[in-house]
Amino acid sequence: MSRRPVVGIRDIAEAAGVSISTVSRILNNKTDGVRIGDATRQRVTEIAQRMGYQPNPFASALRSNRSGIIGAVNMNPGGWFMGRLGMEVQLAARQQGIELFVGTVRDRADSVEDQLTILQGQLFDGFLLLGDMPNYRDLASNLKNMNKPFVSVAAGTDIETAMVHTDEARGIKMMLDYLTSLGHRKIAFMGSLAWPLVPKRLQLFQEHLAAKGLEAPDNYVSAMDYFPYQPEEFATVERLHRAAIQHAKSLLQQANPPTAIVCAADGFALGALKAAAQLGLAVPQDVSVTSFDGTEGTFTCQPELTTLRRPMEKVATEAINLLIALIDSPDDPALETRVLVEPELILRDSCAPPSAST
Amino acid sequence: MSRRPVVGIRDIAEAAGVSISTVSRILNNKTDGVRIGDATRQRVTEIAQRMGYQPNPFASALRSNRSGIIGAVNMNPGGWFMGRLGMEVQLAARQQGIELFVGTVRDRADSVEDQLTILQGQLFDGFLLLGDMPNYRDLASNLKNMNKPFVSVAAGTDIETAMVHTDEARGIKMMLDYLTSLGHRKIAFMGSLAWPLVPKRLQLFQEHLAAKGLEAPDNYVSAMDYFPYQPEEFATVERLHRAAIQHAKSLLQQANPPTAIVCAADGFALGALKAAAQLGLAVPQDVSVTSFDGTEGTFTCQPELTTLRRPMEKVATEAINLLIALIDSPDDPALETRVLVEPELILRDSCAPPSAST
DNA sequence: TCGTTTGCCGCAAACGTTTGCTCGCAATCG
DNA sequence: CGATTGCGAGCAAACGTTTGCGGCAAACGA
Repeated sequence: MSRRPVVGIRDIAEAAGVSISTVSRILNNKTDGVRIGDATRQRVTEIAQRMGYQPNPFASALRSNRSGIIGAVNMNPGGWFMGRLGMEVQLAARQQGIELFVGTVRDRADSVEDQLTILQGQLFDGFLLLGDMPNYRDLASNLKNMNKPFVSVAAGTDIETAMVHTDEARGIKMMLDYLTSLGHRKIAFMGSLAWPLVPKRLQLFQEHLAAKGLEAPDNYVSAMDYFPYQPEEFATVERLHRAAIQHAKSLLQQANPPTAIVCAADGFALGALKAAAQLGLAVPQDVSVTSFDGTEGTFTCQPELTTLRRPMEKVATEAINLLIALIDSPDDPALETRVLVEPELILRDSCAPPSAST
Repeated sequence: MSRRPVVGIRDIAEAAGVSISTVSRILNNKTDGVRIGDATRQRVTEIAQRMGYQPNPFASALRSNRSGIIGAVNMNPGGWFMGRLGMEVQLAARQQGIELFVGTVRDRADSVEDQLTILQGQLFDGFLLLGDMPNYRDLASNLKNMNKPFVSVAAGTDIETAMVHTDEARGIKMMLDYLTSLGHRKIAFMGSLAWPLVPKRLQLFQEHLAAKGLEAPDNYVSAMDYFPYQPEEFATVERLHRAAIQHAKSLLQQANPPTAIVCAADGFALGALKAAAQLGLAVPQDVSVTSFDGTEGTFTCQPELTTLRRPMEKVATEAINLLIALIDSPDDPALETRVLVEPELILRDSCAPPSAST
């Protein structure tokens, strides 16, 4: 590798015949009370440009205590939803002129690895925590010990930090309104309770069902305990898929099976689809299926899934905006630090009225 | 946010009754010729631990010109394969005691955004470039102007930088061996040529077919021009999926249709599957389908796909190891800077011997 | 003509580390 | 008994910026 000599601010100053302070002020246009002539300004910018000057980020960060970049920790970047969300926050950050870098954290808050992540966090002006984990609260409190602001994204609402999340209560109401309007009254729920968001979704499901005078008996609630974030098996969707197929089958093979299955995430719904096919049941004629999240997996399948989509773009921009506000004025009491975005119900081909025979 | 006072190396030195140089040497155990007594060493480490000392990364990076973290640029973090690869490199890095952060780059090498990314790159000791893009060469040459080593990952072999990639020639041979051993002789190829890796795959496909005395006539090669990395529509798998369905249909609706379709990526294969279903053709009885990459989408579908998997874990660790070696000794002529990993052919349910009627 | 303002800019002190060199002391050697 | 060696540690100069403060002309007001 041929290293070309790196040009510093000193070189620019020399070439322009001014002091380095002047160069710094012009390039950052920090003219607080100090006045710089237009001619000088022009000359310096032009020279800096021509010589390809790039400020040393370490030096400027050291001095100003601002790195200008923010970090994100993604609990499951290989997952469909979280992977996409990670990308969206990046694009959103860039639209604000900020660069964002994403790291990963695993399910062991006390491990050396996590300590490392947290330590390196010092590099950033602020943090995004993407997704939820069982030990989320430990992690969050660790982060509080750093002097950096952070916001929790898509990690549920029962968390005391700054956060942005989807309004799931509202979403579930939309979904159940839709299913009941089709005529469904025997509606099952399927998902892994070990998956952080699922218990909350189940609870909301049951509450809204009750509000309609319906209920889901125990045999309509299929709660796996599969959890994809095991340290030794990180986000292996395959095992989840196999498990989902089994659970959907036992749901459908009952004496009095449900006419609709609400799946707690897209991955479960794909399992339900396959289970139905293996049992010779047609979706949506024999059973309707819906899912949460609305990732790409929901339209590459057959039939395409009706789903409650979490708008990742919206979540992402809200999160970035909140974090930036927090960085700029950490103690502003007027700042709304808890934001909810609306989900959208996408109607596709996996739902129909229940067949007359059931 | 309550900011707790941050403890510096100076505080440790004071508390231990030694100089800051001694503290620094002990904590980094850089004892190059300088000797430190065991008692002092113990005392200092213990105090640093107890006071929760965390070195200021900017200061140490500024001084030592090493940040201890490496960066990665992912061309398409929302995609199935690339998303997973991004996660794997992170885990691999962590296993080496290095923290890695991932950024995203878009398809416009001259844009302000990219300049930013590159600029911020100064923060890192080295770089991973994940994936391919049409203007890859521009980007890579930009990076060469920085004084940081980098390695290209999964970006093809026709690139002159350090790189790790899959041995696709070998993989395609395995796949065609398999299909012909089932009895297929009318084998089609489907994929978007705008997708960077695809032209190479098509070429290898044709070469290996020719080596078997077979050939794929033009009407067996369905080359879309869909490219998912448009600036305004980043990695929208949906449009690709719709296009793939159409192309697969026209492939299958010919007078003399192929008995097997080799799809240039998992996403195309999912389209082919749906096209077959819509035409009333059974997979694999009426037509066999294979794909490249072996991401999670290949087993959540029906039937599950036979695929040529790129082992992301292997690619990731190889890439990290190479990059670390490059950082440690940039000019070591003995270093093998081009590594190929073996793909694996995963046999599932989407292939069968051609039916007698065809 | 003499203050006083205004326009422009430079001096030099940080920021928190790392590291080449120097330095003192006790034990060992010749 | 002086000289060397081994051991343990501190001094102070970087690293490349940012920024508070002060200074020197020229223009301006009285």
